[in-house]
Amino acid sequence: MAQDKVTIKQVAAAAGVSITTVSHVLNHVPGKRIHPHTRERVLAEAARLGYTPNMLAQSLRTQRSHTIGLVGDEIATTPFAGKIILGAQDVATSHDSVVFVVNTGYERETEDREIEALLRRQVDGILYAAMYHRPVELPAKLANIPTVLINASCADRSVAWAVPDEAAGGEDAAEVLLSAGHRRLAFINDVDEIPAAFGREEGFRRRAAAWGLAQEDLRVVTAEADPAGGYEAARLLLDDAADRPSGIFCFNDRMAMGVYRAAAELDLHVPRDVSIVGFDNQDFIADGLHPGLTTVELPHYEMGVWAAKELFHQISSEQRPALAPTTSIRGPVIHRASVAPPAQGSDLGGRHQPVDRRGNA
Amino acid sequence: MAQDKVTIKQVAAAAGVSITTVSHVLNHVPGKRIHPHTRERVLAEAARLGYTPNMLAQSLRTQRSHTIGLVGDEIATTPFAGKIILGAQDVATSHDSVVFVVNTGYERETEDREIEALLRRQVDGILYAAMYHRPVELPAKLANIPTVLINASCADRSVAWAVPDEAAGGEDAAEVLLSAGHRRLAFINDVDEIPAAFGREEGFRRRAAAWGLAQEDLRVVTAEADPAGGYEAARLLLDDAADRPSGIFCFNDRMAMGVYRAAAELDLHVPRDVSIVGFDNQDFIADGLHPGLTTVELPHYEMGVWAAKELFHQISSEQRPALAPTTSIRGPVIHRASVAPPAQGSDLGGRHQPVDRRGNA
DNA sequence: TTGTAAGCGTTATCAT
DNA sequence: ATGATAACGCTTACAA
Repeated sequence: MAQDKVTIKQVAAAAGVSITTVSHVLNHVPGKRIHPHTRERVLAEAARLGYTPNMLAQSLRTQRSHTIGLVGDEIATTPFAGKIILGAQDVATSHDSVVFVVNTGYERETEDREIEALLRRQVDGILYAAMYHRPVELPAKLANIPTVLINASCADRSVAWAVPDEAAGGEDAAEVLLSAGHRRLAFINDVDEIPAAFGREEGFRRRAAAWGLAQEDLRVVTAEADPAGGYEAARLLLDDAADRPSGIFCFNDRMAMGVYRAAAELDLHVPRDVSIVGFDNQDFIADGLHPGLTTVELPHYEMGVWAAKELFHQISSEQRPALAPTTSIRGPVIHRASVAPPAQGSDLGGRHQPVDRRGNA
Repeated sequence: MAQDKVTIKQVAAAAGVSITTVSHVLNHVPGKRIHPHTRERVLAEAARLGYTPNMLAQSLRTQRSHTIGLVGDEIATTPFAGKIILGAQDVATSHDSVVFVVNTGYERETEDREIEALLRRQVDGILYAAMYHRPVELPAKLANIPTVLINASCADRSVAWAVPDEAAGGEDAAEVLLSAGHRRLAFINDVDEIPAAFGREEGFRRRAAAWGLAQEDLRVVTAEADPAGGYEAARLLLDDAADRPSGIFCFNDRMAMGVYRAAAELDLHVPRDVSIVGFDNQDFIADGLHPGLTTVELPHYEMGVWAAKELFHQISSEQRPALAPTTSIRGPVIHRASVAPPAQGSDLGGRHQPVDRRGNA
């Protein structure tokens, strides 16, 4: 604990007034009229002594700790945690609050222990973040404190949450490829049965259908969501020149990394011979690949912001609604250099005439 | 603030004893002998009511908040922040503490504001972390509270710090290459004049000299520390087949990414034609590249742990030494598949006979 | 073995 | 316009 030591009492003594008065001037108490002269003196003494209010005492008295907790399952190993934290922190700061962050490592026991630790410290509310989009159960201890979920949904309609708009991402990816002129598409999806996999595929298919693409011209393969998985899937897709998609959408940037490698091995140039769209806009990958990867960004920062705002709203309104708000946020597509119109003639195998629907989406 | 509401007073009432007694049994107060029977009753009532101690009150009374702050300059955009946070949190947990994390974005003003916020909340101590190894000045507000630096050094000898052992990393990288048989080496260094650049080069050169490598067989080039920089430097190094290094050490994994690309363009196979060693062991890059990158890991987690331990030590010893401990931590080398013995005959240009000094380091 | 009461640093009610 | 004083929920001498 800081050796602050200088308390309101000392300021009062130094200024020759009561602590009540000091409190009044320091807090700009509304109804109170205090003499400009004493006000000056108090302010001066407080500054001179380097007075810093003890928020523990304030919190104990006011029943507001100006503190929130952020519990995440995997803050260490995911590049996205930082953005969520930052989003939450930015709004916390604007509410004079600061955030405790705890990691649970997917251990229910650790989670309970850490949440307990936060509750003991009287946090005003809790942000519960998943590092990959998934449905979760609200931990029991969170039933009686304002809570909002980040990157997670919940069957309990009384809890608010923010998730990425996976379907919109899938649509946007399709649009990028389709509007560039591609008519033979492939989607390399994650084998795991998670919302991101369902949503992205659904959106991708929907937009493709809207462009009139036939079923046979949209191949979907699944693989492990890493570079090796992307590589294998891409070999499957690209090996046969006759039946080759000209545009590939990857479940994530890491898989795209593997697709780049497969393309290179087959002497296929990106984007001249294959266009590629990724997902995540993962730092150091999307922008580190060559050529730069066009990808759909995940709105981690924005989810953090939305969730924290909603949390502070709940905190100040002192009551949790029976039906809490929910949002799915669309991430922007980050255009780089992995998409180009299909090579001359490479679309001949397509069953449909290219139709320019640019701007028509 | 949680609607705890159940206080020690209620437990006392329910158990038909005084709050003192409740406090005694709940805290296992040493000298106190309390009747097993009342102890049972208190424990039972506390459990039944779901009593949770209010740590704000405890802290106010005991002058220990069981809370520390972690201030970092860039937690959002670096993949390393998470590991530092995790290391710090792991030891914090073992000391019944939890950590506030704040981001400063390299803004001195934000930094001051956030540190102030932490001090107001009576944190027991502060961890000050830089996201890339560098010397820093201790913020003035930190002068009177236990503080330890992570990934940063400081001219003030009264503050403790932990940094990576850059020179050891450079040595280890050299050792990997040399012991694999390489005798024509290159180091692609960061142009920026930072401790990491100096230290890694120094260590690399030192170990090379120890192996008897001549000056001319160790080329050092500098570039921007990103994939593009690595690519350019590698082209410089690899274009001329006659004067080609067989082993390249890169300042970081991102540069190595560019080196892979350059090699591929020149039809050089890794590791058959060039061996590559990176630095950082950056998630998704070192292990995502193909073949997997052999690299020197940065000890972020360990620095977080060391620093937090030292911090808690200072906190409990209630005094800051005039000369604080300092450590530089050696990161392990992570062996993957980017290093192999040089190709038959590729060492002919070398001025020295290969000497097997394996295990001799 | 158990209870009384003071005090941690504030805010807020009520007097003056 | 300013000041006593009682909480806030807890720990800890000190008493009983």
